[in-house]
Amino acid sequence: IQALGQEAGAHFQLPHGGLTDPSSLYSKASYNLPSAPAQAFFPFPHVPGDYRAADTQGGDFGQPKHWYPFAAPEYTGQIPGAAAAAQPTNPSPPIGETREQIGLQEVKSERNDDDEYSTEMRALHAYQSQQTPAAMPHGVFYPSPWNPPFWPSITHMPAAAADNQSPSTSSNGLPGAAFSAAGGSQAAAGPQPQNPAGPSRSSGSSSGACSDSDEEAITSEELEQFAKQLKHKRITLGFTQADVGLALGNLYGKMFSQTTICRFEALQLSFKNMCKLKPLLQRWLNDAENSENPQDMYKIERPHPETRKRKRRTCLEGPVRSALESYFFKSPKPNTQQLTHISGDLGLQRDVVRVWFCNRRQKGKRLALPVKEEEEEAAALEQGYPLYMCPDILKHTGGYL
DNA sequence: ATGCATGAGAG
DNA sequence: TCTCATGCATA
Repeated sequence: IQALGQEAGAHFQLPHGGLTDPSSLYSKASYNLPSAPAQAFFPFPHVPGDYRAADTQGGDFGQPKHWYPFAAPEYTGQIPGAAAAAQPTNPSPPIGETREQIGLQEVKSERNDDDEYSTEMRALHAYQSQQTPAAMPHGVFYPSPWNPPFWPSITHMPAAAADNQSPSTSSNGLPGAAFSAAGGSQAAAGPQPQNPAGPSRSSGSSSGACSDSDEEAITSEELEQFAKQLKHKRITLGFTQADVGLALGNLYGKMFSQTTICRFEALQLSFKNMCKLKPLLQRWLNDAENSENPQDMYKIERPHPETRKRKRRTCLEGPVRSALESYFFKSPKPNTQQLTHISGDLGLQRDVVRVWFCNRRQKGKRLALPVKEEEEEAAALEQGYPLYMCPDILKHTGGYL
């Protein structure tokens, strides 16, 4: 890591070469978009040429399935907790996510019924919506792929230091806090003044604090470092991603799914979101490490899965996805008319197409892009697409990775 | 790990 | 309607 020191403003953020853990290393591609505000992201009007052949298959489309509104009989909600509850001992270190998987499996008997089931625990979230503890750098780059160049730069050594840092108050009165002691970085649950002002700072200074305790702005390197650290320690302690999500709920009142924890570790959340979650996870990590009884960390108390219907997930087939990608590169933000056209062309429901585009756009804003994506971007670049559509790395390396 | 979906906010 | 945070369901 240190290797990357060169931050310098740079225009140089390389893919970190030296990370120890290959697994989590995707070459993180950050897009670069000069400070453009989010929306500006894909300004381009459709590029005429189509992006790599894809169009071809205009014809085939898989059949989208329509979902039936009928509610499905319930379905045993998966109870993540249960799985975890099983037995926590952390003795077994490297057990990846196994435990949870085991636990969850049978639960779903899904498919047969046609309809949906699904839980709805949104209520949970509701309340928390905005108490974000962390303040993130003011809007600024948050929009898209944050390109490092704009980030506050890294000057301070993140990672390592981070871990045990300030144990401030840990014990909040959180429910279930089995061990409140150790405290972690405080910020966690407490709402914090966060996000001060507006988009002011973009330039280098570090004003924006992402919060964790100190107000220094968090850099992408720090986040990456922390994410790796979290994953490593989490595994060492014997926790699954689901456990962590549950623990956050039990200990600090805000629960998260395995998905979110996974994305955090994989840097697949937006920069802003990463900043927001970091304090909480940091705190959990501290607590977990200092707890003599890590198992207590996750006593599952899961809100019951209230059944609720959810549209059945549409499964888009390869050719259809390709076609969508193709359309996406031509026009990332299709207007109503285009949307209708696309859906008609591919035989998909308009809403499915709309959601697909929303998700695709969102995907492009993640902190780290999966390799596959990069390749696509690279391809796009070769096709003459605007640079801002491509990961930074490409720019720095001229496209050669 | 990731694709498709939901819902709160903001325009 | 879009963005964004988030998660169910599944590969």
